Amino acid sequence: MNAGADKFPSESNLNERLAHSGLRLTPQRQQVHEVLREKMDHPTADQVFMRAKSKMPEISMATVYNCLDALVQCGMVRQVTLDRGATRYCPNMQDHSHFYCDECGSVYDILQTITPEDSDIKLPRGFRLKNIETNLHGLCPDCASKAK
Amino acid sequence: MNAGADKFPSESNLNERLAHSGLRLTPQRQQVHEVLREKMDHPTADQVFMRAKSKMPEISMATVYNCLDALVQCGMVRQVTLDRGATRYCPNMQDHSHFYCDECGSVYDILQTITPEDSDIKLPRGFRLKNIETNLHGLCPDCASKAK
DNA sequence: ACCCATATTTAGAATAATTCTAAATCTTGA
DNA sequence: TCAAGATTTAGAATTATTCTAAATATGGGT
Ligand SMILES: [Mn+2]
Ligand SMILES: [Mn+2]
Ligand SMILES: [Zn+2]
Ligand SMILES: [Zn+2]
Repeated sequence: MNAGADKFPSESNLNERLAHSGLRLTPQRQQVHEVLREKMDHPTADQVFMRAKSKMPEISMATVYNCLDALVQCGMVRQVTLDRGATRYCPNMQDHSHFYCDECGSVYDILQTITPEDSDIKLPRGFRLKNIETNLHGLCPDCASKAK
Repeated sequence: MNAGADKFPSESNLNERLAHSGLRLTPQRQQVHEVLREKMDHPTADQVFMRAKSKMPEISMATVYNCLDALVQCGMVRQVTLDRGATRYCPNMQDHSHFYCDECGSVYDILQTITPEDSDIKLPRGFRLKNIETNLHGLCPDCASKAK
């Protein structure tokens, strides 16, 4: 029983996490999660839709949005908003920050980040801090060399 | 000559900065800048449009976007993208970060931030870092007390 | 002051991104 | 087996942003 489970080491985890947020594990949520993990980049909802559709042709755009929201809500995916234009989704739940190239719009994971602790940020009374998002802006290697 | 210049201490600066980026000072750019500074909040382009329109009824939405882009480009306004939905604009050019309430969507300036220096972030070869954007996520005092 | 080249503004259309709606389908637990 | 509730679906609707092409404004050189 449970054959192939080790092919997708994160799947049991996915179920647990969804359940923890009162959400069910569905084939669509699994699929969306899977296409995100297959290619660890930062696709838009539309790109996720196209990838998921190629494996599950009946899936709809609304469902992709629903699934992405569910996965974000239960902490399996991060939502990344770096500019005007479509929101991106990041399946890497390690602590990391994002480098955004203001020139070409590409996004890179940077495996360093600032945690609520080592930032000595003091918030006014009453605020409850959940997490810190750090976005690095600048030029990617390609654009930097072209800019010269 | 130059009567009233001290009423708008930032205006000469605005002209200089626009010029520095090869942009002209126009009544519309002045107006957009002014409505942003009058109320130091984080309005969407649409809200800026409505405020500017009340003082300059002929201004168009396309112009508001153009002006906001010009002001961002020359460093007089910051673009703030915190979630899906409309981009916000911040006229406070002091170093600061943004607190975003994930519950109600309100935005607060937090007068502390992480600079490229005091972050010991090391980027892979070739990246050129321009600035670090820090977004604090959590609950605002109102929502935190309701959540209890 | 007049002219030109260029920058900017404008309304509206077009596109892109996201949300909503209501009906169909699935799941779970009595 | 049944009912309640969750989820998915297609498509319409809404919202946000960008594009287009024509009109207007501006600044520099005469
Ligand atoms: Mn990432
Ligand atoms: Mn601000
Ligand atoms: Zn680049
Ligand atoms: Zn709130």
